[in-house]
Amino acid sequence: MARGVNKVILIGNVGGDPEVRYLPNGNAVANVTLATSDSWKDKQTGQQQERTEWHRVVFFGRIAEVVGEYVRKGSKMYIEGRLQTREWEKDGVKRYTTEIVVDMGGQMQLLDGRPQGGEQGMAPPRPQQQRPQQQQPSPQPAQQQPQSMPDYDSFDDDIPF
Amino acid sequence: MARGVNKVILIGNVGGDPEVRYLPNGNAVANVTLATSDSWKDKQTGQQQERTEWHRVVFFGRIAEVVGEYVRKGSKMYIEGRLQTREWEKDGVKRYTTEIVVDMGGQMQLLDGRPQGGEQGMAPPRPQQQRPQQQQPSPQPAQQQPQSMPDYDSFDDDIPF
Amino acid sequence: MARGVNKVILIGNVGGDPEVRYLPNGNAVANVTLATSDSWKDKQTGQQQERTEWHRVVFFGRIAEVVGEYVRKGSKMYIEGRLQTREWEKDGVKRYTTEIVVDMGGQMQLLDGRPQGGEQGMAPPRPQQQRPQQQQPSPQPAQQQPQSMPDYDSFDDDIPF
Amino acid sequence: MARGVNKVILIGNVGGDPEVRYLPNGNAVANVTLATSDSWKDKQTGQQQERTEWHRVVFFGRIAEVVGEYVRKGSKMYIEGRLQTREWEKDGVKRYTTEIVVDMGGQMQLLDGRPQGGEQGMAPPRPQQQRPQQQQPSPQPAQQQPQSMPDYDSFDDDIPF
DNA sequence: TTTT
DNA sequence: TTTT
Repeated sequence: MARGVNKVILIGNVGGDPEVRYLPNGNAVANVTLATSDSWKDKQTGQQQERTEWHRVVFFGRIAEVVGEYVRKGSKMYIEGRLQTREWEKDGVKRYTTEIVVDMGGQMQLLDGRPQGGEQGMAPPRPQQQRPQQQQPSPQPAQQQPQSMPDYDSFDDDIPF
Repeated sequence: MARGVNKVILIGNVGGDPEVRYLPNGNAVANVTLATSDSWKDKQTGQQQERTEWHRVVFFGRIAEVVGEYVRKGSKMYIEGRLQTREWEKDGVKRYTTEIVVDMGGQMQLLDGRPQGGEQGMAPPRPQQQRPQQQQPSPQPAQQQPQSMPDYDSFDDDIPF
Repeated sequence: MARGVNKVILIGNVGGDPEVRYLPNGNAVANVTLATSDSWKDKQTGQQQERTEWHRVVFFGRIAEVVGEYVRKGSKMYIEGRLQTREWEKDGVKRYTTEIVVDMGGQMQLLDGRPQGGEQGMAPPRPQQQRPQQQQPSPQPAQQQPQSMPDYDSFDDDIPF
Repeated sequence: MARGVNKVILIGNVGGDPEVRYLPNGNAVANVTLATSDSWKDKQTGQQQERTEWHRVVFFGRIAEVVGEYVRKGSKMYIEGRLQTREWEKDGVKRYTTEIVVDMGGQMQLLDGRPQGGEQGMAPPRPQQQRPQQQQPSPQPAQQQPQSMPDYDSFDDDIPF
């Protein structure tokens, strides 16, 4: 249940190959930056303007694995998620990073009809990344785990915002 | 025109009375923080969990004036806008703040059936804030101005994220 | 998984008390009509115009039960669902009705701060409607059932559209 | 202004080349059917299921002209619009058709990276359809006209729903 | 009637 | 850092 609505819908292009990691509980996490572009004609100068906005998107669970397999730098994608701001510290200074979280409650769609290197249709999946060993002996299946975690390091600290 | 989609939809409660300012071109800007809450049952402990997310919302133009007049601390509102991250500096360190921009292309709805102090229906408007004098002699009507500006100080620098 | 996106977001007022029924498998179904209103100034005549749009919304599963308990005529609600058109026949003539389906993949939020008859906050739940007997002996729990069914009679045949 | 929210977001494939017409006031209208598909695994039988939903989308104004020029049968597109049900009569019987209206307040994005017959990028525009003569002498530019009309014949009467 |  |  929710008291409130927190929904983000984006269509854009991926800035780099996704980084996929596995949490100690076996859940996959994938990070991606997504660019959305707006262009408009300035009313004063009449000049065409463009602004690109970069978004940090974090995928969890099964959807993160799909991202790791099929999404590449340049991919066009639709995502539906929710806004989440997390706090982190650097040199004793608090910083805040806002991300779009896409987990079981969200959605992801690849919109590339014909990917860069492919013939027709979707790109062949990339070789599955190795899951960490310590996850294997875990008695609980990964799917039963919580699909998202409020606090974790989704990006290196030296990445802006 | 846009190449891409950048859409945010929120329903939540306002954290404080809005701050309304006027840009040199006469355009109004209103800032508000909006709280959305999620609650869920933790699968491991079975405990009810709650997380509140705070969002920074910036309104421009006519919609900012409506916000200044009718929105108050505690108001429940629907907004539709777009994500925008701006860069600012403090003590020589770059910081980034992500906001939801609501301008002519977005939407705002007050969802309070009966506001705190009111009888029935919408609250009476607050006294109109004084527009700056320098805007009057401007030859171009404010409505003709661009409805949003990428870079400006929408919040004081010492406010987190 | 989905190839495509089919999403409807509405905020409006409920036209009548919801009708709740139970499918043979024990799943609840609730029907509601929801009114959304637009008003605009006609560019030719300068006159203020208003148009109310009525939507047929069908809820399934747990969310249908919540609707049956808390939603009443006049309630303001937010819903997120998907469009679905079903075919039915009358006097040998095929007709089509488009509805917004809200099930596990959708969302519903009551936006009434203070309902008509209540004191403060949400209305007290209405007495739970009796579930059909034949559902009891069913060996599969209702929650395991599919949350929505493509074809069923969600409204009487003589209701328009 | 609006009291309520009425929003539809679709991503799907176009069922046929768009039909573009011009209203007496010079405004363009384009009709398109859009297919969205869902697939899921049936919980009882374990079988993969698929359901395609067909949507009637009506574009008005400048966006209708873009549709007429660039959209073709099979095109993948994103649209944002609003639900509207109109009444029509056949053999003295009232019928209702629900459409998604996309006008100035909505959005359209072509998602075909590389269209069927093309080399790279967007398809070359189709030859502009002839505007009716009676629109030429009109002193008001088409863009000044109302962007949508509640009642009109957007499809032939013998098309279902 | 589309698409994978 | 993407894309057109």
